[in-house]
Amino acid sequence: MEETPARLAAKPSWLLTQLAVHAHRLASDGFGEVGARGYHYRILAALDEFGAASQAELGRRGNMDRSDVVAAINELAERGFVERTPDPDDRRRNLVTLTAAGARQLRRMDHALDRAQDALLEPLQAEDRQTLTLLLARLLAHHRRE
Amino acid sequence: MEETPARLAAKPSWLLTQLAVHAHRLASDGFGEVGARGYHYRILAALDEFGAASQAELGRRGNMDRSDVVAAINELAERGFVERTPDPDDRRRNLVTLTAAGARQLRRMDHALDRAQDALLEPLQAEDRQTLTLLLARLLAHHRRE
DNA sequence: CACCAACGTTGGGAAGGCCAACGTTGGCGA
DNA sequence: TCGCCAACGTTGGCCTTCCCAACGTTGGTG
Repeated sequence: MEETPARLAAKPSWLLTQLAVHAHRLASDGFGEVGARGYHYRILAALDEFGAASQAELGRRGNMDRSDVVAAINELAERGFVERTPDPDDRRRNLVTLTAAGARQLRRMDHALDRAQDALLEPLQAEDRQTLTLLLARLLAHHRRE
Repeated sequence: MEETPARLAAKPSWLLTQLAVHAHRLASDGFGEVGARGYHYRILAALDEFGAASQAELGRRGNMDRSDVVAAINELAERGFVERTPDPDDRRRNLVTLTAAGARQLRRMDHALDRAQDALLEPLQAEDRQTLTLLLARLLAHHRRE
């Protein structure tokens, strides 16, 4: 493998985006084994933790565009992992509900994702993992609040 | 902004990929101001640091697929930032050369990228920035060597 | 009642990353 | 020397994530 230009190798944004490629592949390989992708996990996880919700709310929780939520819910509903019904209290909304099959799928995805984390952080000791997670969380929090 | 599911918020792969979105936007906004995108920077930087090279070599240095290098070189050549000539020593290859205009463009992109780094790391002190960069570099090195 | 905001939906596009196929050219072992 | 395989550039395509604009419907508010 030829050497990477120093200009790149030193930039946090380069390290971050390149490493994100690996992280994303590890995660989505795992998801692929159960026929799912990232957006599905974000939705199922939100439903499991906060209960039935509108598509808009799911989008805000998982940082997804409304239009992408539509497509993901279509896929999840087609396989019986969620149910989409009109919200009787607000006819603009759909109420999305997690089914038992969806909860099982979520558990499968959880396991796949846990394995991905291990593979991702493999070279780091527990303390370094903690440090990294903390720093990333601080930065992400800052950028999410504008 | 609604709360993110704890399952997600705690996962390094989530922090990483989400933060990478911000990093990517900061960088590509800066690049956009000079009418460029990420692939262009990788190529110009490699040419500047290592001199004229074949497209395949540029791809390996910047972690790009051969086919994507073709497109990027087309765009760069069209604007006079690089020159593409057949390599007399190996007629399978093209020799890609940085022009003076290309070097100037690279400098512009460097400045834009530096500003992006500052914005990205804004909430961190120098020491934390160093720590983060080191940890990311260790992980990336590990995953690039298989 | 008028107006604006939120919602779901459709359609689209950009960027990065990847793969398969093809013809050309180099290098190497038989 | 010949035959084969590897590397190269190119074309064309696909997927994912992310994002935007527009539309009609519905809720809330002044």
